[in-house]
Amino acid sequence: MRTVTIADVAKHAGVAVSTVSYVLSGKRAISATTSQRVMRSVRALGYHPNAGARALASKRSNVIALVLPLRAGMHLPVLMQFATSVVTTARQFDHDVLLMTADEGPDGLRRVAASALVDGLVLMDVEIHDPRVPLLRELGEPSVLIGFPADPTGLTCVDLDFARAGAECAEHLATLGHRHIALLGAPRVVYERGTGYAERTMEGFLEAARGHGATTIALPCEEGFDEVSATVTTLLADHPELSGLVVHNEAAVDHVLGTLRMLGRRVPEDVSVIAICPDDVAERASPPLTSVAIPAADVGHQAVRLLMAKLDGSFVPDATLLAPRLTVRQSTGGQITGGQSTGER
Amino acid sequence: MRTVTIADVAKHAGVAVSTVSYVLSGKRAISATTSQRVMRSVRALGYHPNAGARALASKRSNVIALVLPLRAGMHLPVLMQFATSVVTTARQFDHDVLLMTADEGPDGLRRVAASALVDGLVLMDVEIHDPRVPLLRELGEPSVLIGFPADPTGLTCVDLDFARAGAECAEHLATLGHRHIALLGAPRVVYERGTGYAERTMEGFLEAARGHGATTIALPCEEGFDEVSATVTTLLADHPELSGLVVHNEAAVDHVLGTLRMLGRRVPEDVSVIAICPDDVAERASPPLTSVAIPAADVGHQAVRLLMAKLDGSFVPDATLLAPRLTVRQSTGGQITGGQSTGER
DNA sequence: CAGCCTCATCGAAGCGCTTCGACGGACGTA
DNA sequence: TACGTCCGTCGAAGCGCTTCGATGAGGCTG
Repeated sequence: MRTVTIADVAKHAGVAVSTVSYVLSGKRAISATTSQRVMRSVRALGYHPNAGARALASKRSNVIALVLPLRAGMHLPVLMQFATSVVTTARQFDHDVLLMTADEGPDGLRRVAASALVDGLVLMDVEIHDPRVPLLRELGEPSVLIGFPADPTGLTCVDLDFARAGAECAEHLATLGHRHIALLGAPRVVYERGTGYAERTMEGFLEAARGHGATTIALPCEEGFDEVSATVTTLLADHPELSGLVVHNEAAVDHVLGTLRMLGRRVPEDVSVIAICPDDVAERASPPLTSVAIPAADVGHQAVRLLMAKLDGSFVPDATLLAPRLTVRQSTGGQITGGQSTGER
Repeated sequence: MRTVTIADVAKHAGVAVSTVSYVLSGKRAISATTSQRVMRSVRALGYHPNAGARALASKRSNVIALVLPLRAGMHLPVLMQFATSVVTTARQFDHDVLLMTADEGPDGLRRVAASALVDGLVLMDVEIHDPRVPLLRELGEPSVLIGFPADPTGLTCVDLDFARAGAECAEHLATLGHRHIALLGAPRVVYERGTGYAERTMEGFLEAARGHGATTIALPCEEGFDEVSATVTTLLADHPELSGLVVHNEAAVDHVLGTLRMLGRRVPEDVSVIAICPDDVAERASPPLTSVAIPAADVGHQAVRLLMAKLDGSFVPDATLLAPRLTVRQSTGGQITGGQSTGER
């Protein structure tokens, strides 16, 4: 069963090769009758254009690269959600996705760009001082970053507005009357690396809390049960007045709840808890958590949309910040304003 | 900055285009001096072969497809580990990886195969009655499956030996003197779908336990805290003699431990717990869990290795089962043989 | 020293597709 | 009726690479 070429289709339909090409691409007007005849032949023969030949002739591979980081402290499920949404969206634009890990380093990007394997790049989890950023500028390959480097000028970046997310958490708690609130963040390494989103969340949280006159504490938080447990226990012992907790660390969410359960602190009666995590994590927790969603699918979708626009030569904004969405579930409740915290015993 | 072609390299080195090609591919003997001259030019000009042209001329794209399932009950982190190990290994063989989701369906596979976009396929999480399997047979595209369908003849399959994994868990507990042991498995949907590994684990567990004269229970297990908690609580209430628990459900592991803590059952003094999960999950738990590792990286690596062998025309075995590795940590301990369970109160 | 190999290199023919310029016929206009 | 337009289609020239057969220069052999 030799593979079917465009020449086979042309012969079968009784037209020129170029006509078939134009029918398929729509780049020139072809009469309805011819068009139909060609399409019938395409189906009859089960024709699929050869990707290599197409890429060679058109200088477009219809493939985009997705570059994943793979660093410590990354939350794998979220990465995976990003990835699948990128693939799905790319397919809607008739593109495929080449998966790359950042551990090939700059040469990897260079190789892929120079060999014309891909038409553009989506880079995930970009850090404040990301070594890939200068290279990207140098290559001039169309690209979209998920996350924000220190200097995003001339690049196209998308991300959840983490500062706003942190702020909304603080505001939600403040509105419920909580005066003493804390943020449990990502593992320490994430901050040390300068991973923008963790810091921006914290800043947004602190600023908003301050604006509402609440006292605040913000701590990094490791991911093992014992570590989380120790952190939470100490935190509550040192600050008995605490009545609101924001957890921006998906792996730690369940452990925080477990620890509170262990300590006999009821949620939300004694402590209100709000998480910044994917919805499914929040829904599956006990009690279901009030949360700000990490819209992995949206971000992935937007990233691809923007990249496609760039490939079309359209103008796209430098920065796209997705507005956070807070969903109230059963882990946050009111607090007697100005009164003493019921969290004290 | 026009892109550098093989002709540029040839001119720069003062040789024919074909000579450059042969130097790069090693398919014909080229003298050392010429070879060096060419390589110098390649580096000087920063030459990278055009992927499309190469694919067109050689009928090999040097790209393999990785097809992910994306079904309910899948454990995303493990998928991600597979994926990255596939990418890393593929790169070692000078191949790239195209990421596909199964939701494009059979047509997706057909398209990719027919368009010569990829040289071969790695399919993850194959089920007993997987619709992709017959298609694969039809396409005749080189492929490797991760997981085992009902009839694996003529295919190449890799997976952890889950039956053995289940058996080792039972044996470990039996050896420690536990006479009454239970398995908490995957969510119900996973069994209903006929996802081989879940059933094979259970069968291996049951058979080995029986062989050691232990009484057994095996239950599916959902992933939310409340559901896990209810399941475990009921299980222990109904079977107070239970002293050993095998958990084959990564998302539930922490919840099981949390529930035991809540019930006042100490691990391992009152109940021994053994998990089938990635090592990092086991290590981070409290206490660190005795576990059989899910060797995601190994499986991914083997899958690619096998695929590359097939692409080279080498013979490869139909089935490759990876031997499970049990690591004893702090969650399993001895039981007074024949005596009454300390799990009873 | 003719004849034959071998080794290193070259030239040219595709691989299957896109795209550009050309061309013929139908139609409208003068 | 003659001419200019426009529409739909065709043919051919690449795109950058691999690969096959050919070629020429040495080195052996008898």
